[in-house]
Amino acid sequence: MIAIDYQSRTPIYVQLVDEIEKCIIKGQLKPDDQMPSIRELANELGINPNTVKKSYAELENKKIIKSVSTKGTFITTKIEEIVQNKIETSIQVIQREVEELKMLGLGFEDIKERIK
Amino acid sequence: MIAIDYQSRTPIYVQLVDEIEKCIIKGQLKPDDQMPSIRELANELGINPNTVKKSYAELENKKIIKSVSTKGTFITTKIEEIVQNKIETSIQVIQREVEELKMLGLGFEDIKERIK
Amino acid sequence: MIAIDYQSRTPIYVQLVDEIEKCIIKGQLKPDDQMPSIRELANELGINPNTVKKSYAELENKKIIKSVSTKGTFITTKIEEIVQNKIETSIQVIQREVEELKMLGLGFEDIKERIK
Amino acid sequence: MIAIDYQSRTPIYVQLVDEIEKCIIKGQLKPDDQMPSIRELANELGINPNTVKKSYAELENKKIIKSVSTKGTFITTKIEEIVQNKIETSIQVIQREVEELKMLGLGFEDIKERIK
DNA sequence: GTGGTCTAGACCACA
DNA sequence: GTGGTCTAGACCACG
Repeated sequence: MIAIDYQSRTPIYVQLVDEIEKCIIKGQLKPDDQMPSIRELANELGINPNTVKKSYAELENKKIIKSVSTKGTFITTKIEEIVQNKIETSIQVIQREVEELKMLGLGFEDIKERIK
Repeated sequence: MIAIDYQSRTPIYVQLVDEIEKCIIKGQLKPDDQMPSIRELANELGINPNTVKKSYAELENKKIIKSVSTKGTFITTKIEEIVQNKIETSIQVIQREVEELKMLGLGFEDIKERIK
Repeated sequence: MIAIDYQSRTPIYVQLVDEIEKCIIKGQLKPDDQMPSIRELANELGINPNTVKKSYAELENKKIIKSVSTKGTFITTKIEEIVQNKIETSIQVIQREVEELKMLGLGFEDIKERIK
Repeated sequence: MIAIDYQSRTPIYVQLVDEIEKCIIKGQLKPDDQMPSIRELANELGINPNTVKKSYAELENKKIIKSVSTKGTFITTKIEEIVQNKIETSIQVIQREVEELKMLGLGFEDIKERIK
């Protein structure tokens, strides 16, 4: 369910944040679900608990999860925002690439075809 | 002609490589043209010659330029090859993003509209 | 295990690359083995970490090792490939020299004898 | 008759020395022949006169040529020594490579075959 | 002047 | 602790 690329230049903790967000988007993690504990997830992925902790902190910052002491960590109900953010950043990325491709002489139709 | 973002997380030498490739794509640098000397470019950009050297080494690895000791550094690659590479990587990026957007329920038409 | 000639005209970092390749050929370093850390090796050899880094970068370019940030550097290549390369370049060198010797009037038997 | 590789790591003036020695060995330049003037040779090869001068100095050091002021530069009668040197260095190179190949498990016969 | 190498030392993010 | 980046400055051979 969660794939980490240890060779990648993007930090593991960022990848983990992204992957967890994806799980929520996909519906594999639903609002009020309990997240796996830091140690548990760290063991499962074979990474350092500190790294998982950092990811959880990041997610809590973004109000995506909420840690309740002695109880655990839970998903909050923010799916729509995540989706919105995701869409916007994706659109931006595509926009930028499309513009660069246009500078290289490719028309919108060319791009469209090569993608399909 | 060459813009470096000194605050960016992507290393200066990588940005420089990208910028030089762009110059070649734009036709501002043509095959057999002499590149600015390491020191010259370093001065111009306000960065260390070693950093420029690293970029040049990277470009030489990619067979885009050729450094000749005591002579200078010269463009070797034909524009077409770089453009091809650039297009392919861009298409890949777009492809990936489009797929993710589709997973979020957006159709191709929605994406198309938001880009235009 | 690793011998550097600090007086030699061939750069230290090139010598280091060669020596490491030799270690792999000899089987002293096997696939998936962890290389000594940059600082460690630099200390051991009494050279600057940057120089070791340059050698590691070169080896990574040749797909012989793989650096993983915060983890370390690891051997990736199979011995056989390196050996093949080594043999081919050696044969080429010998070939060239033999031909030059033949131009000087030496027969293959003469050469053979002087080598033994 | 004289081939210079501008991409090579070995300095041009060394290459030039080697090439001239080869010419003598081949008999294209004979004892007491007059060498081309520095300027002439520099023009012909498209290299800097200083470089040719350095090569000539090197050759004069090795007693292979002799410059006579206002007269020109002449080949001296040392062919045998040049040949001897050449043979010895070539043999040494081959010797070293053969030993390395043996370390890789190749027998003398294997090497012999691959060369023929 | 050019590119090439090397050192010393600093700072960073990551784990 | 690891690798990664960058600077400042030095020296070299070459042309």
